[in-house]
Amino acid sequence: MKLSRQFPLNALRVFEATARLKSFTRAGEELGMTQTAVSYQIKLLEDTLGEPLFLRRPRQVALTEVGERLAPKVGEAFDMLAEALGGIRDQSEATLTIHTTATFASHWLAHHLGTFQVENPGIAVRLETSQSVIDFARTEGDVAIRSGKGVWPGLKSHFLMKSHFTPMLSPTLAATIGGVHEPADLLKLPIIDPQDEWWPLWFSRVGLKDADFSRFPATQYGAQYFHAAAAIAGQGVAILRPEFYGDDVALGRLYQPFDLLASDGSDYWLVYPESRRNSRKIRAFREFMRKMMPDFQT
Amino acid sequence: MKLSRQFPLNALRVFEATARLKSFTRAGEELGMTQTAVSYQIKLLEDTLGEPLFLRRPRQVALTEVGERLAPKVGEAFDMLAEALGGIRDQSEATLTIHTTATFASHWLAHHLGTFQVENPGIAVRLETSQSVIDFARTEGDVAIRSGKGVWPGLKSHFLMKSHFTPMLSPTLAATIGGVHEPADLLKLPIIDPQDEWWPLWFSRVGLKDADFSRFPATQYGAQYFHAAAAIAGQGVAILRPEFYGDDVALGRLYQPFDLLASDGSDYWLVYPESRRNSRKIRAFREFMRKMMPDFQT
DNA sequence: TCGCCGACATCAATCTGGCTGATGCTTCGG
DNA sequence: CCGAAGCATCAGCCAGATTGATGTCGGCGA
Repeated sequence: MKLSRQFPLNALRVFEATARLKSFTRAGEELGMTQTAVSYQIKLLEDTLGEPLFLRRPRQVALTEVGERLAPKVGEAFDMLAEALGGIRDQSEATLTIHTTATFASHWLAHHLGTFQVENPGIAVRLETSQSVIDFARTEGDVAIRSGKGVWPGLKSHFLMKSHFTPMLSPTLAATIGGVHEPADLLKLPIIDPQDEWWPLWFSRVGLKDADFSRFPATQYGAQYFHAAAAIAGQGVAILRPEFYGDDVALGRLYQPFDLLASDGSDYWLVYPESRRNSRKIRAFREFMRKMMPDFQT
Repeated sequence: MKLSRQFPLNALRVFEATARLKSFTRAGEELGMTQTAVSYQIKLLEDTLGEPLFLRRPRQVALTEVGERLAPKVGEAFDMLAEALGGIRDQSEATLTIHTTATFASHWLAHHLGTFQVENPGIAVRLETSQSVIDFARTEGDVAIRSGKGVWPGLKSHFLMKSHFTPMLSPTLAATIGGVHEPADLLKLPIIDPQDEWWPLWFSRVGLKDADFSRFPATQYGAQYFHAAAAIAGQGVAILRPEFYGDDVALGRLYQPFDLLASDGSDYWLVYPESRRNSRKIRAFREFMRKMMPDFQT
């Protein structure tokens, strides 16, 4: 006997309950179905096995010898399944895997994740950083924090905060040209990652629509995280999200010459698969972010 | 997680195969269903658990951590179920329980059952004798041999042999009245169980329709088996099935004065629940009886 | 002894979960 | 750049599962 597709597995569950309760009627109650349905399933199972499992006695049913032998093993197997499935829930709730950018991880999560952990001692957090947006269908992960437009098919997204940017450089570098007084002054200095599309966006906001970046040597740092490091090191001017570098500005390691911020329309979002919105750990993280982000949107 | 009625058990079986084969398509082949159906069942299970179980990678799927933990336990549980269900077949085929009358058991089965056992060494036989016709729905038993008209609802019946009867007595008793020469002579002797309805049936066959049995003391032996014993002991005349007492006649313990046999229309039948006609042990016994009984009818 | 009650079987009708076939999407290999 | 492999999606269909009503049987109490 192998459990081929046509074997009535559901009938086994009904049998288990019935054997335990010694009653079709009560088994039906426990399973939330009618006595008729129980009778049908038991008969189906008996026909499949070719052996009667119950003796229909007045007032109650009794197991046949065959049924008597079968019942404990079936019960044990179902216990095992129930335990395995229950364990899934426990264990899977125990670890929250967050995918995000290195920048967001180091500048925001690093400072606030401790609060989440204190509030949710049962949940371990695993951070995964990557450049590209992950596909939940092919990479393990529970939630992601990404910049974008907030629309991803199949994913639920919550607005976290605007994504602004503005040029930053080290105070030392600014001093080499007698200080930065107007936007055009920046063009006297090396531009870090001049191919970054944020540059024309920002310069057009300050009225310099046709600034030419082609004369700068191309650089490709990849993550913004490295732009910042280069700027702090005095390598040139980087265009950065000021929200993330307040500390460096306060410490005098970076200097933000202009208050004006530009945006490319990509904001920060918390995203996760629509289908998993009710997972406990995801709910916990969502509520945490709601508290931490003043502009959080459902 | 308890295995409530709405939990998709079938999806677990699909999951087990898929986890083993690492492929929706091949799992579908093994289970005899389409890849579409596998996809549906896996998604159903994932939605129920609220956890992805597979990572959809190009060329093949891979288990998530959750799936990786779940798979072996589910596999083990299904192995246990398969073993239990397989064992049922083995064990239930190993014992054949026959319900019959004491008379048939002692006079026919006792002499022939050995042949069946030799031909079917794997099948143990258990005999149960009782006066009334058993109800397979409330008493354990595989087959029954009973006299009757051959029509029982829900039961398959095979004709075995006619049920005749004729008076018998001990030779010694016959000698006390100078021998039994004509049917009326019997009425000079004590009649065993005069209330047995076979008596008027037999006497009317020999032309004595109005024989009066009321003057005999009533006796109630129950089984025919005891009538015979009483007759052999010389207690009186019994009306018996000659098929069963050939040995006693040959040994001179019983004497059958007349060849004429009567019948009440009740014949011997082999019966068993229609639904179990394909059970191996029942098939084996049916074929055995077919060989042994010249008039066996399907 | 009669009649009611509890429990399972049966029946007819309904409904829905699961399956299929077609199609689309993505990736890999040539 | 195209074809093959593999999974997802969609719409439609059907058999099996479920239900409510009813039938049957045996036990129990008055």
